[in-house]
Amino acid sequence: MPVTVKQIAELAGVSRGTVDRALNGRGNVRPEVEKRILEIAEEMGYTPNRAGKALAYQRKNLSFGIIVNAEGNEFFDDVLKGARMAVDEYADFGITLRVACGRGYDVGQQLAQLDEMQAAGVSGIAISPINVPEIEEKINRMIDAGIAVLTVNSDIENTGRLCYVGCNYYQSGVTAAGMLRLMRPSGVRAGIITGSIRMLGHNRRMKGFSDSLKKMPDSLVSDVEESLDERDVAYQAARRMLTAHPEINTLYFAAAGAVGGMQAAIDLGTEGLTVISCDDTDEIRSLMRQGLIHATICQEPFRQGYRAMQILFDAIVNNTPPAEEFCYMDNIIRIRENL
Amino acid sequence: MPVTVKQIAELAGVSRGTVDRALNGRGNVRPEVEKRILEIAEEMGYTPNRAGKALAYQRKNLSFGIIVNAEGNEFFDDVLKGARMAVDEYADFGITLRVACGRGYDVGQQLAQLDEMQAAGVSGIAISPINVPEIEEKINRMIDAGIAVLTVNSDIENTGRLCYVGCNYYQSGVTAAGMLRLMRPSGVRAGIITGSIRMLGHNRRMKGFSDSLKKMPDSLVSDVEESLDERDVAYQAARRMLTAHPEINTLYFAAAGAVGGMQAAIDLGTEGLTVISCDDTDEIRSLMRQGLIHATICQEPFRQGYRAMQILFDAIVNNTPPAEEFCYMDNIIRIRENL
DNA sequence: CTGAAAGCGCTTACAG
DNA sequence: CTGAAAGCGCTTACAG
Repeated sequence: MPVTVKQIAELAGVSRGTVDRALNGRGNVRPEVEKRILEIAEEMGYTPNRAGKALAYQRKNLSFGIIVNAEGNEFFDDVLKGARMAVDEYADFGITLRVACGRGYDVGQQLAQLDEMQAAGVSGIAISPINVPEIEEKINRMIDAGIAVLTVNSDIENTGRLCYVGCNYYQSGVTAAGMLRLMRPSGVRAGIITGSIRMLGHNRRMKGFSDSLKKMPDSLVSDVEESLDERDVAYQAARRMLTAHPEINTLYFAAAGAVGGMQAAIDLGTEGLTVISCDDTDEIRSLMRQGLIHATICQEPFRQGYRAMQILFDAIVNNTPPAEEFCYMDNIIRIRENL
Repeated sequence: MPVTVKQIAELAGVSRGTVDRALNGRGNVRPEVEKRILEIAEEMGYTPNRAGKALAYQRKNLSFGIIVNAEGNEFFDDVLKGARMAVDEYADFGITLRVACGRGYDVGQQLAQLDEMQAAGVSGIAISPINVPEIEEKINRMIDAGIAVLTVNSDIENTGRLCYVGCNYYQSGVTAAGMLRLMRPSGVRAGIITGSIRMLGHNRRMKGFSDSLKKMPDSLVSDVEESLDERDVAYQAARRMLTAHPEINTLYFAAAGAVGGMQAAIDLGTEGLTVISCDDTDEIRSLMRQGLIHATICQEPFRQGYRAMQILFDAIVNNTPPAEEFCYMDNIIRIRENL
């Protein structure tokens, strides 16, 4: 039989209200009384009943926010779905979710979104931040104001954010190279199409990839180009790279841009070309079914959104901050057969 | 603002008790009153508040059961962990979990475990059933007695079980062959070590594997042996097979038995041998780190247990039977780099 | 067939 | 600094 506030109150000879104040550090309890209550709770192994808590929370009207820099982006749609699913499960606490979608790394826009969230009175925010000092400062000011903030999918330094939830980028690149180790154990001449060299995560992926490639016999990275996550840019970049480097026998798409890049490869001939990409959007799945992309390394976008909200909930409602500063998703290998 | 029983009661001009009876089909409500209540609820988009429900359920002392035929088995330990995690999340409903572990496919033992569960008054059971008529009948009698039953990890036919939760065995075999397609695109001579040819799942895996192999140029299954999930049997089987078939260049472990089987391969020489296994126990991970097993296809054991309890909960507490008869896990590819 | 009341566990506004 | 009481939403034993 689980222990309740009522039982602790009886044992301590005080009212349930006092037990609540002591247990939750709300103050206004005589120190020696507080101490005794905490001891009794500890001894009896008290854990709050979630349902009781939920019902009482109904009147608080809490809300969480999520800010992702990606409008009409299939990947972030999944992150949002995960976040919605989690918050739906907290519906009995009367918690709601505010969503803000940005586009094109517009710092002013993201600052405004943070302001709106604060004005709306959210208790916690998950954000995929643009990595610039203005955002850093803004995040720190919101934390000072008592709002719980964590980063999702991309991280930002010098802030008091609770934790980072997202891809283990370095290991993602290592895993991509691992597939190559099995498929093309030597003589790799890799061309990399990254998103932006200003994106920390993309660089970590490339580092993991090239560190691993160095351990394979006679293998090296021939060239790197940026796609800026734009289809046309990716097309031109891949075309330029494949033309300038006819020795390239392997393409690694370390970010979005696989669709445009693959079109260039198709135009120039894909014979003997091994291709690894990231994520599994519909277009990537289609290229895999055609046998043009051989493997893709995914990062559980749904679970990123889900976990982010779970961590905010634990921090805010259960007063339990995350155990780890980095909450990494699994790097999931998909090939045609397990799409 | 979500709709509550109280609001429906006011609109319908009846008491909350009557609304509860109508909404949950408990009978004792005048048909026209019931109809009106259901209409109002429908129209207002009523969904029961989980916390309210949980608190009221505290007094019911429900319990669920799980029966897995595997004592001291690392794989099933994960299934159990998942089940415990899910039931912990239902603690606020006062629900508890009963666990029964069997060993060695003992039908009498499993029948006794089912009896115990029923005597203990569980509301639902997840079972990894031994596939024999006695168990079929027993399961059907328990369902007749009002207990919700579902199968986990292995299935059984001719029963009224709610659904099956577990590996998509056929696709697991297809995925194993898919890795071969990338690593050794032609000339495969495969030796298969299965668990038991009496296990439906193992056979489905082999079927998926060999169907896929047939589509690869100059590739075929050279031989099949059973391990009966025993290390020594697996060792002898692999040794016999590799000796009799020196042309074998690929080993596929379609069940447990990889550890014993790999020892035979090591003793006879692993040069040029490609090895695919199932699951990722500690011993398999160790063989992968040594580069002896190249890829393993996993089936999310933790999630199997978790989902099984979730489905029981939905069926029993929310009166919502599972949407699908087959709840398949993802087939997760692991290589050394993403262990 | 129906309603009023109590209770599940936690929190809070109010009174003292 | 503390307690008594009400309330969150749902269910049920009891009375009629």
